[in-house]
Amino acid sequence: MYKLIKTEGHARRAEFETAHGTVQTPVFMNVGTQAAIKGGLSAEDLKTVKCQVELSNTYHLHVRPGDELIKELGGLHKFMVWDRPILTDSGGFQIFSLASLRKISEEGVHFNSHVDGRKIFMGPEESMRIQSNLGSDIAMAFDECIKIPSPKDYVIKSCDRTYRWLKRCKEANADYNSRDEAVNPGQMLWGINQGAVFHDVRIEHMKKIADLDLPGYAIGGLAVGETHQEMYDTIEALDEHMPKEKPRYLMGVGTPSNIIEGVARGVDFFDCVMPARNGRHGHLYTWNGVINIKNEKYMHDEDPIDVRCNCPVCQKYSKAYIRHLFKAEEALALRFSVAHNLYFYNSLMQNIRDNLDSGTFGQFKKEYSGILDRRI
RNA sequence: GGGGGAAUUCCCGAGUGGCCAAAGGGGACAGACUGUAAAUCUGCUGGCAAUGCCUUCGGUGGUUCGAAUCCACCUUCCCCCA
Repeated sequence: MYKLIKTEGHARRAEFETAHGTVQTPVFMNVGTQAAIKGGLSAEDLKTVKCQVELSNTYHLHVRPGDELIKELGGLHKFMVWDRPILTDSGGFQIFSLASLRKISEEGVHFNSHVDGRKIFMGPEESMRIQSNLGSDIAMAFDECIKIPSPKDYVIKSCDRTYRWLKRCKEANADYNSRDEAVNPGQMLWGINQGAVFHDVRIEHMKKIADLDLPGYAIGGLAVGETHQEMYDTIEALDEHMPKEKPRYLMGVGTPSNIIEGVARGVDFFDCVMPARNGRHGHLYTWNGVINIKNEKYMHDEDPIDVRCNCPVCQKYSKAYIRHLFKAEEALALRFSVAHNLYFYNSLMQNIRDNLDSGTFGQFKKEYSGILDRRI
């Protein structure tokens, strides 16, 4: 399933097979939480911006429109008209992001819906059932994303519980997807490592989940309050304890530099809301750094967002025009900006893969890590 | 021709003697955002050698220790009656 093509230092160039096609890694997954890319992009648009894997969310699709409905309509691929790989996040991140609306117990989590306040219970079995109904190619384990900083005794307690949840996830995932009516019998389950920035907790947790022999492993709970260096150190500490022959996914990360640094430390999969959210907010990525297209200085600028960019937007439209679209609050501003940013991220990954193929990733990292995040 | 009302800092608009460089919107300017409760949120918006000083509430001149606020006249706009 995971086929290593080449390495350079700790960095890995590989490909990974799913029920909906092979993924070239390292890869950035484009986030469409509610089966749509915020800013107005369709799955068809995702192909235009060179997306390989789309990511949707278990909690959000369960709340609206409901996973039973999506199953009835043929599963998430058919529903959103996307025939390539889909990864669904489990709802574990919502334990973190919707902290004020939930209560955790051994059994699972009671949420008050952020939409209408109704009570929603989600534990490992519910998350697996929902993800099976959605029919994604990769289902993520139901974990607790722990906030940083958190007391070490709590982190240990939480990781133990997340481990017990993972065993329940594995059983439920196998059960639901072996049934005749399974939407995607080829669905796999990936485990998630937690432990905040406590290396000993991380390592112990990683060893235990590795023993469950799942087809992929994620590092979760990072980029939630710690420094970049702490994040990098944590990934390095886990390196020798993660299965070498399986994909590694750094969840929710990150900035272009975070990604380059992550690849250098052996990560294969990334995802982040930044290109879409920042795009909606007018912050656009270029090979020189990040610009705020709303700034006055672009009023007369007839150049594209980035002269080096091959995205459809940069082929035709000027910064002056896109700035106007933002100032006039036209929906087109968001569409163009998100499309550009996702194309930028996806071509950043293409560049990374090309440089790994040609053995020049170290050089590439030296040239671009850092500068791509700076504000210009 | 007669009567009534209104003019506020980029715009709208509150403010009827000191707590007013002046509420609240809007706009402008800028910042934040990392498994999306986010087309959201935050800051800022007279000038300066700045715990103070100067200029500013249509114009001019008064009253007062003190005026965006009171008085007189002027200018412009709106409404009603002929």
